[in-house]
Amino acid sequence: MSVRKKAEETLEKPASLKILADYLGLCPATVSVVLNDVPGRSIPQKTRERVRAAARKFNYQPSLLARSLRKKRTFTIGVLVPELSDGYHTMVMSGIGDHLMREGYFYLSAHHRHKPDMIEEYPRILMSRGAEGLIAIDTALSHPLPMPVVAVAGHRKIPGVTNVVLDHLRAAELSLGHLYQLGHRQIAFMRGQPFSADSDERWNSIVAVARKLNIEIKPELVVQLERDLTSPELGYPVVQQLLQSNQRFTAIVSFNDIAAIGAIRALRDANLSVPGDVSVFGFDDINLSAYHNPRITTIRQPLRDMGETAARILLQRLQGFKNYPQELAVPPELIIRETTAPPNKRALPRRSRP
Amino acid sequence: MSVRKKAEETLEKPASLKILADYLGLCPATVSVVLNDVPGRSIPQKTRERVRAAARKFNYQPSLLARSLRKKRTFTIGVLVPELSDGYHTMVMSGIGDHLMREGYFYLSAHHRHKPDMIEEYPRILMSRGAEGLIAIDTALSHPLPMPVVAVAGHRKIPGVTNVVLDHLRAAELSLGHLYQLGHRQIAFMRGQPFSADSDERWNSIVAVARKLNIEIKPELVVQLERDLTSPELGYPVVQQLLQSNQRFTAIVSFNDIAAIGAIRALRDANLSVPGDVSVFGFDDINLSAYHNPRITTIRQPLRDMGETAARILLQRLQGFKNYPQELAVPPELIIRETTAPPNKRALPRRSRP
DNA sequence: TTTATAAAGACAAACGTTTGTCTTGAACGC
DNA sequence: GCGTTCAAGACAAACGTTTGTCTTTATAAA
Repeated sequence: MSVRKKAEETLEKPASLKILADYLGLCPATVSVVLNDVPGRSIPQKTRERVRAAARKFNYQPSLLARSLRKKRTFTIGVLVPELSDGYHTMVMSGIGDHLMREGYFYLSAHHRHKPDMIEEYPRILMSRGAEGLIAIDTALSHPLPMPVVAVAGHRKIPGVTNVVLDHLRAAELSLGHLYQLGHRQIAFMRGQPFSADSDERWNSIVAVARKLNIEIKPELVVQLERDLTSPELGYPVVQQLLQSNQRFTAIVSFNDIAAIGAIRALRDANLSVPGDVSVFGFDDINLSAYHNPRITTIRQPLRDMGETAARILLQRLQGFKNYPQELAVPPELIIRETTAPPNKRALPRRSRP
Repeated sequence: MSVRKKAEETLEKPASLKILADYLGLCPATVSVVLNDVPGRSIPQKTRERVRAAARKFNYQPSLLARSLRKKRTFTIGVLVPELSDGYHTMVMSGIGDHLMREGYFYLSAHHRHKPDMIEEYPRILMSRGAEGLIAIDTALSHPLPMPVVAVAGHRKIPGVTNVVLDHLRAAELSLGHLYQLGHRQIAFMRGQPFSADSDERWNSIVAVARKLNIEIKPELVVQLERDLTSPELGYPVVQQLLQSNQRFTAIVSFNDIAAIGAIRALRDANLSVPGDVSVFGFDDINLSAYHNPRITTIRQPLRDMGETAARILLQRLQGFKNYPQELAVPPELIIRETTAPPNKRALPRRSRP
């Protein structure tokens, strides 16, 4: 019965302020004043009670649309993301969502699949739908926007855009340092797709750290990811190609964990063992990395934190905080697991086992 | 320079209809009429051009807030989801997003982490924010709502709620049929968490099909998932527990692929081989299942399709289509990979290998 | 020259709020 | 008895659109 009752209650469309006012014999403004506890208005306690009781009775829900129009605040922000069905993005979104909802904000999200015209168009639409600010995840913005913007994993310096990024230099130090310590010198690298915002930054950091460690980066040991995939298939063909070129290498630094899984599969299909013959180093530390077989050595990005941070900064900016940073770097973490080991001395391109 | 130009253009806040009208020496209504191509209004072509030119010049973007208020249409729907950082949910959302955006709708999403008060509260809030309808993914709604609702993986029959579900009976036929054909008779089962909407339905289907096939379901071979996790850790402890109970079984039917990965890890840690000693059957066919080592045999849910279907039905209902189905079942697909094989004849609880 | 017709666009109301100002009584001080 | 003050709430404007109706002016028909 209680459920049934509730059902009925909830079924009626919310009443407007005007309906309430008519019922109470008051004017809408007064009702609004009471319900919002506007200070500096003298309304007797008795009337206040009456109004509140009526609001409950009619299941009054203010129209946030109308309120937004009037107050010019929507408490809504836009979230722009390349792809919804992707672990990286959604982990960041999860952090964003947590913080926003905690603060009473909601968000409209849109995905663009890296199509430039969508990246151009969506911010406008989101704004016309009332977004007060924008969080862009892994999205290559090209110019300033007439609202506060925080970019997660964005690297271009754009006026009005705060970049929340991983400290890629530190990440490269951790990954290359680890491989170097194990004894690896012949290292193959995977460069991220051109449309992925982190690609260049991550590559530049690797180059810089490699130089510092005196690790040579051989162009023939560098493969470039091209496809727009979020499955391990991403890393498979490029490693196959690497193997076919018959180059010598003892380790691969993958662009991310997903691609690392594909890489491992390609090595395995070529009868090479990981990490016996080739070490594989991932990036991101997605949920599954710890459960892959073998467990993947990787760099952990605090994705959820990055999302929360992005949301926090955006909200601060909305509250008028002017002195916001242009860039905020969060520290990566080295997670050593089972895909890295000292190099096999007779390391070789292929057919290491019969 | 072109970029710079664009930047400046885009930087100004959009002008209102009134500003435009003043500039043109017209009244706002007329401008609106032109910009919306309202039929049955006589405005000379010359004026129309003038108006459109001005709109471009001022980068006019109508306020959808104001428009929504006036037209009582927001073209926004709400999406309710337990968790953003989860492959299942986001794959469905991806399908939803695709369809909605194709049709010019946007969506507000909210996640509730299975907290009943949030599940109760968010639909209201979303509605007061203008959502015209709701899509609830894997969310246990308890009563009708004053707007059209489509539930993905919802099973309670609630007036006004359309359920988009997998055909679980068919799924059970595929999975148990496959194991049966391979020769398995001693099968362990994992039941989903009580808060997961599919759990009961899936279990009931398994029970029904097992009876039909004459497979005995031994209570001591049934373990229950409890934790609210989206990592393989979900399946690890329950399988450990199963192993410790020293029961005999040759296969495990996992609640999903994620838990299957944890299960495989637990078996491996107990020195059992998959599928040599124990076959493992997953569910969902997430991206990684094909790349796990060994590749996981599973049931594919067409998640993206389910999302698209949900969105399509909701939009139809918003357009006034009354004769909508109360339930719509989509067919699963059997994906045979490497984690299932004929049972090891000396099958046993543990220590099958020294 | 009048009258009917149509073109071009102005006007006003409405959507549901919020907020600054104004009105009405009543109570109070003197 | 009269002005002053205050409580209680009404009023109106505004947010930026849309849409039905009304007005003005020009044109064509009679």
